[in-house]
Amino acid sequence: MTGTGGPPDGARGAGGPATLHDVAREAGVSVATASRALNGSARHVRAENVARVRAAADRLGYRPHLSAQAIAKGSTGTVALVVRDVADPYFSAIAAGVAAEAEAAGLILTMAVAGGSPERELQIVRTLRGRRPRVVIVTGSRIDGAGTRDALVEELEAYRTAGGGVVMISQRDLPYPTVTIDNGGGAADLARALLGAGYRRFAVLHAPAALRTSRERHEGFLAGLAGSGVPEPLAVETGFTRDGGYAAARRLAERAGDVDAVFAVNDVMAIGAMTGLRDAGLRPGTDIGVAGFDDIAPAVDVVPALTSVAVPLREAGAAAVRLALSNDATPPSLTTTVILRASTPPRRRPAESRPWATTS
Amino acid sequence: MTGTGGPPDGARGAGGPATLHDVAREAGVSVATASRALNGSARHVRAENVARVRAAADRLGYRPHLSAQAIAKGSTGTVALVVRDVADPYFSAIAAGVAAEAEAAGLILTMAVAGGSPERELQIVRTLRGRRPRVVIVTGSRIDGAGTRDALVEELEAYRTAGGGVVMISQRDLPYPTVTIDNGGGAADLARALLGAGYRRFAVLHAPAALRTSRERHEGFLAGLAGSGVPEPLAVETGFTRDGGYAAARRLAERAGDVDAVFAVNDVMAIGAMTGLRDAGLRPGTDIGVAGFDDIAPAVDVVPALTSVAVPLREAGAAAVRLALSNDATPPSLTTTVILRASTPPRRRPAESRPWATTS
DNA sequence: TTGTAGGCGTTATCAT
DNA sequence: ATGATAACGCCTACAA
Repeated sequence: MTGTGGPPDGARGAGGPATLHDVAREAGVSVATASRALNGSARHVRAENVARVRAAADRLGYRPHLSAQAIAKGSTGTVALVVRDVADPYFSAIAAGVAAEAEAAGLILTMAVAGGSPERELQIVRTLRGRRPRVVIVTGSRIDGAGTRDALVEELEAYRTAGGGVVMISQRDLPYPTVTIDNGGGAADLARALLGAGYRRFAVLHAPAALRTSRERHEGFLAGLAGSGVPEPLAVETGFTRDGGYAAARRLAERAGDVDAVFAVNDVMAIGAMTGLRDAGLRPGTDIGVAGFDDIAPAVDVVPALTSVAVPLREAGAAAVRLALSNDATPPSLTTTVILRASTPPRRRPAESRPWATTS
Repeated sequence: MTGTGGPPDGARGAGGPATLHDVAREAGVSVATASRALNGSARHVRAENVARVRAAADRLGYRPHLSAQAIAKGSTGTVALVVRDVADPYFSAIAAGVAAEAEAAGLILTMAVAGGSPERELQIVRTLRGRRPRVVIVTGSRIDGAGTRDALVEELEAYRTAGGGVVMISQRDLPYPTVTIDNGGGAADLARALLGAGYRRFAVLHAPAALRTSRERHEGFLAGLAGSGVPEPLAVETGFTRDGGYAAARRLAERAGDVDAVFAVNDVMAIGAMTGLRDAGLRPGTDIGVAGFDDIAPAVDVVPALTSVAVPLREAGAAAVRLALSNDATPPSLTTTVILRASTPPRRRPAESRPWATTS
């Protein structure tokens, strides 16, 4: 109906949304001027025309077509975030940080949920690439041994060569800038804090070792115990979820006599575990200490309040966006903080009843 | 460097990502054929060529440029979700449902956080429109009296005339299909259940009445009490957050003698309130009943377990996507379920000590 | 300062 | 079944 460069539609009333051409015509200027007036270096357009164009745009309810802009400029102002589960407080806290920082940088957030499946994660990253995002943030526990690793790296590499930023959160093993959380150090600190509080016989509720986050925390906890002469903690493998914690606690309760504190590798598990222990007739904090990791919001409202290792998750999300945007920055490692609460009260026990002490 | 329609870049090694033209050239077919082989009605392209094109695409790591597709097809396969706060379990549960259903429909999720500000919400919807999403879902409490209402409607109307679906979650007052949650009915059911359990003197912890969700639940609760002859509940206005609940509970504790159960209009508040009561020396569930609304995950792990009104939030998110996609469907109203737990144990009190009964 | 025209990657139309 | 080529909406040299 019209030549190249001409207005795509004559009458806007019946057609789609107003285009830049409509605005230009309405304002009596060329498309180029309209474009410059609304977006580009506006310094080079006469003030009167700027006003005219702005008014026209306003009158027509014009919104720039971001896809068109993207295709013309070669880059879309979006940050793509891949998480395991939005409903999990761990990830939603990260997502909140990403959203805030993206917003501050004028970027739009697009989010995809991988649901813990490496295959799904790979597929997501694949299709997400079609969006040509400015930055891609992948979070969630990397799963060792998943056959998708190389394919994922290959895919992410394509982003990078396309000029996009790739950042990982808490996944040290992929060759990209990573916002790192000191899982091992935090867990070690916790272990020492618990030793200091008088606990000696531990159980660790952990997820399968293939889950890197779980493994790091587990190993960090053992490292923190090293040299204390305390007996080897009882390791209970279970799901990385509330129900996993609950089930493991019930199992654990049968040998409750052997342990005086249980460390669950995340708070969701720990909170489930507290309920599990209670359902098994044990009083968390009184009969047995309980500690978690992450310091999610409900930790303070659970009874007894949960001892945990605080992780600045929101900050992690924000840092990831900043890291992706300024590629010179050095990847931050976020420090964790042990927070002792009522679930692990100081434990005094008579010296003579310390069979473990004889080993050292 | 090339004419219109020609390959945009000669050597792909140094240039950007492979384009359809590259694939076509590599496969020795035309762009049109390549396009058809990869996306369009593939029925009309020879099997041999399909294979050839697929192979070429694979070899070159080709991904269709979604923005380009969007601009050519006129529609982007994205669903835009506007929430108040991702980190809030209420919204993250909804987001999870939206994400799952969007995924199932082959759509990409883009999310924006309004942070409880109507102005911000309006601005978000404005810029989001530039993406030309296939469906827009706005959730979060509508705030009565905000001057942005008309502007918001105008903006959303533009989506609709542009062929996009607009769906609200839990905001009955905007002229769009709405996935509705029976706040009033649920609260009334809860009130009756508490009456049945023997509670008589209530306090309601609510947010400012301008927050529609809060008001509906508050009013529903009163409606459920109507005719029971029970004294007018004590209304305590506070923030719609955990800390709001905590603070209100502490304030409330001073007149604890007057109430035997407190209803907080959401679980986050209720959980904060439980801690607040406890810090004030009252034992939730023993000295005073506590009930919330939403039945978020931590409700079962708090002690005593929190009585609440379950809302199918995930389902609400999923339903919103479905509703937007099939414009013939009638907007569902999701039913709520009262779940009595240990925070409101049955309360027996001697008949002679019922001063309130004298009023009926 | 403003306008012209070509290009961005894809799809759709129309011949062939 | 396949191939040219004109949109799609916007940006940006280049010219004027």
